[in-house]
This record gives sequence, structure tokens and C-alpha cells, in this order.
Amino acid sequence: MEENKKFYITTPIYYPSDKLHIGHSYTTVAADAIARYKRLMGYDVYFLTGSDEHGQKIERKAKERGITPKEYVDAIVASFQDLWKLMDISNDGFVRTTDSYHEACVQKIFKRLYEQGDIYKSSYTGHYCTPCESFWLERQLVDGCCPDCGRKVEMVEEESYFFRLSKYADRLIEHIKTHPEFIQPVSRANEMLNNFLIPGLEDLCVSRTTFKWGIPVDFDEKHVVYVWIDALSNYITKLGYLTDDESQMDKYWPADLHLVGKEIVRFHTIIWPIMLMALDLPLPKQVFGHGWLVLDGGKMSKSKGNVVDPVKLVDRYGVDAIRYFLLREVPFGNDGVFSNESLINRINTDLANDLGNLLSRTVSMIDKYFGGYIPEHDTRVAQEDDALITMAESLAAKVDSCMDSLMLPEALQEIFALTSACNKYIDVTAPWVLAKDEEKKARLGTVMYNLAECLRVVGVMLTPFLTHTSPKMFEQLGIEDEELTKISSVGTFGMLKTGTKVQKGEALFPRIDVAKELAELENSK
RNA sequence: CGCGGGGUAGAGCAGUCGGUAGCUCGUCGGGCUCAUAACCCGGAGGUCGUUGGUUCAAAUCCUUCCCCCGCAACCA
Repeated sequence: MEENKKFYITTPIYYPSDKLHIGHSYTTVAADAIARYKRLMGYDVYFLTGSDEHGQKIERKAKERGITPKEYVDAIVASFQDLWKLMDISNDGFVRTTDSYHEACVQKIFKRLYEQGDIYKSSYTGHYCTPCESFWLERQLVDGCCPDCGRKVEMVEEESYFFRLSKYADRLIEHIKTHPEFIQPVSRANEMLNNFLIPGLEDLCVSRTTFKWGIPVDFDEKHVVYVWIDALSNYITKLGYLTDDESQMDKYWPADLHLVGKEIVRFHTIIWPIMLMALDLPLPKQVFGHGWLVLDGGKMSKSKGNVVDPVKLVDRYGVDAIRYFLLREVPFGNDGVFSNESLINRINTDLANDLGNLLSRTVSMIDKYFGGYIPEHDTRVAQEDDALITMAESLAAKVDSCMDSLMLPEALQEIFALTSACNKYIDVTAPWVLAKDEEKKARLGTVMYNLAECLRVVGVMLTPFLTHTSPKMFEQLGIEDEELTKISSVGTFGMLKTGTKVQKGEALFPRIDVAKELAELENSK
């Protein structure tokens, strides 16, 4: 395997105003699967996630509870980390915007941009609601009053710092046009160009004086840095940018992939690249804006009180079931519907019926017909063997091509196509018939061997996606040799050793009684 | 005329450089009995939102209109 292949992947850093919901899990699980896949392929991966902890909303929430903002975010950020542990997220770093290295670096970035003239001081005029301490745009006002509290707003002029986005707009447009892979899916690139870039960018107000919970502008302490400037910087502050040790920065920057939800594509493809241009740093190779998990009734939102709690689902169905659903159900990039029913159906059909049952019937037959030892095999004696083996041998390449385009559901479909083929293979070869005829023992052995070997291949390919399931599969197949769990072992068929002792275990995914389960979920609300 | 996405079998989706309409789930029927009542095969079910047009041929290209969703505020 080649050395020096690196892959830097990030999720957004989440805002700790509340617990995370299934949508956040979706982004992070997707990033995790990609990160794990790249590691499996031999890349030196750095996978970063974190929390974006500043801003007025946090300050207000903390005040309501009578605690400091830091106390408030500490508790919630701990819950983030628990969730990622629960979901088996393999992040290499976790950045908090309240970390001292981050704050120091953001101050340096801000100062540098100011000194080189990309940030300048001016004044901002807007409709201000004093009780809410918020500025509102003209069109946001309801009958000329604050949309939050309905009270009168007043025109206020505030001293602010501005970032010259306009200066870099042409360069950015050019970059987007010459790098079609930069913003994915492409429809999002069109959206950015048509809505923001081509009409012309206005300079961005990048400091606030109306609240304190932020990173102070060190040369003008009554200002704090605008949260997006603060937050976006995380992708490089964590790598040690502008510190004595920039080795991580040298190694991993530019990012290979910023995975984000579609609503923040704008910040990642306009403000962030322009910040990087101003800092004279290379731009990330790709920003991928995935879609949302929506509910039957529409968007998931805290105000509607319909958010789905990932912890509850994981407790009930297990991590792998949830990971699988998130990665498989919705075309990556599109919106998709989340419902308990679709979740349970997905678990039952793919995981319980196709995969789990296949392993179960295969191991049982090896137990029954060969005393639990994987038998000898002839290679490709029948046409059906040939088709199956060819499929198994070409699986890794197919999955790789899907993963290259970030087609996660399609990658899983390829893997499950092999399990389907195995189920069919059992039907065609009818091992229970072969078992009745002592003369067909050799043929029976080959059939069982082929099945076990295919399952091993499936197990290897599922490693990045179903982190608990693959080891369980290997255990039941009796595989102890680490080499047989690596990607390098699936290119040629027949690596599994004859004589390996299989271990019948518990069902990988017990089948769920849909009606009963839905009723219980309904009651537990 | 703000921008973007979408309207294809009961449900959810694929198919869009034109050429017999596919997949998953569900449903109906059959097969098998190794297995988690799982697995395998087959059937039924669609005037591809609407109007007009281009063409030998349109879900696919152009056009009219209708409907749904999202964005334009720090909710993945």
C-alpha cells in the first residue's frame, strides 16, 4: 500500500444550545464511515469534529439558568462526547471553540486580517430590539416590531469591524467554476453562484459589541469576534496554525472533505474560502452539503418538539442498526424521510433477514454437516460458483468507486448484493439435498466453503460502516488471523482456511415485531 | 416573474446527452425446509403533475400552467 496518502475530514462543529438530535448523528456517522473507510484503504486519516460554543444564544441560555456560559457549555459538550462514544465515532480530534489554543489562534487570524487591510472598522446601522439585544433586518420585522417579542425596535448605529468579502469574490467565482468538485452536489454550487456570488457580495460584519460571550478582539476589547469567523477557523486552529508547531498543519491541510449540512454550505463555500484566500492558505478540496432527515410532518425542529433522540434509538436497536439506517436509507446529498417504521423495516429486511439470517444458516449448516469445521473446497466447479466468486472478488473495487463519489448508500447496496447472491446460491445448490448423499460430500463442502468465504468478504467490507457487526461475524466464522480482516485479503477468493472452527453465536440482528414495536414507541413518547 | 429542489405502481425512490418503464418495501400465488415464520421464484399494479410543440420515436428536449418542499435569520 502506498505511503503518505493523507485524508483530512471534518464535520461541522455543533452548537451546544441543546442536546444533539438524529440529524447531527447523521452527519457525524457519515463522516465516520468515510474516515474509517479511508483508514481501511491505508490512508493516514485525521477526522475532526467539535463544538462551536460562543454566541449570544448561549450567553442568554446560561443566564436563564443562573450559571456561567462556560458551565453551561461544559455540560452539554460532555453530552456530545458521550453521544459520539456511544455511536462509535472514530474522531481523531475534538475541538472546542473555548479551548485556549483556538481562542489564541482566532485572535491572531483576526489581527492579521486587520493589519493587512482585509478587515476594517466602520459602523453598522440596523433595527435593534433592546430587550432582546438583537439586530434585525428590515424584512424580518413584523409590522415594524421585533419578530421575537413584538416590541418596537429602534435604529441603532454600532461601531463594527467588516471583512472585505468583495475583494476576493471574483477569485472565488473563478475557483468554483474551474473546480467542479469543490462544491458537491453541484446543485449547491449553482445555488451559491446565483444567490450570492453573482449578485455581488457585501462585506461581512465580523464583530459584535452587544454581548460578551465570544472571543475578544485583542486590540479592541469591547468587540468580540463574529461566531462564524470563530467557528470556521476550527478546521485549522486544531492543526496548530500560527503556533510554534505547525507540523499537523503541514501534514493535513488542505482538508480533503468538509462534510456539512446543506444549510451551512454558504458559510463553508463563501466565507471560509475567502478567509483562507486572505490568509494565503490553500482551499479545501471539497465541501459536501448533504440533505436533511425530515419527518412526515416536515422539518425536525426544537420548536416543533419533534426532534428524534439518537440515544433512545441506539439503546433500543443498537449502534450498528442506527448507523446502517442513516447510511443506507437516504441518497447522500438528498433529503430523506425518517420514521420509526422505515427504520424498523430497514433493520428487519436488510440486517436481520438478509445478512443475519445468512450468517446463521451458514454457520448452522457447517456445524451440522461438518462438525463446525470449514471444509475443503474445489474451486469453481459449477457455473453458480463462478458467478458468486467473481462477484466477491470484484466487490472491493465496486465499493471503492462508490466511496470515491461519496455514494454511501450505493456502497452498502453493493455489499448487500453479495449477501443476496449468497442466499440465492444456497437455494440453487440446496445443501440439505447434497447432505443426504455421501457421494456429494465434496460438493457440499465447496458450497459451504464458498458461503463462509463470501461472508468473510462481506464482514471486511462492512468494517467501516457496522463497527460492531464485522467483529461478531468474524467471531462466528472463527477468524482469528488479523490478516483475514483486512482489505488486502479480499481481492482473491479462498483465503479462509479449511479447518477453521466456526462458532455459532447469537443472532446478529434479532427480527423486530413491527406492530408491537411501533406501539411501544408511541407509548414511550 | 428572488433562488434552488421535487412531482414516475399502495408507500419510498432510480431512471433525464430520446429508442420496449426499473428497484426496495408492501400485496397475491408458488417453491424450499439449512436458517432469525427467515430464504428463493413468479404475478398483479403506472395514460412517468398539466398544456402545447420538436421527432419515425419523449419520463427523458423546448413551451404553458398547477402543486409540494427548502433557502434568503447561528437549527446536520
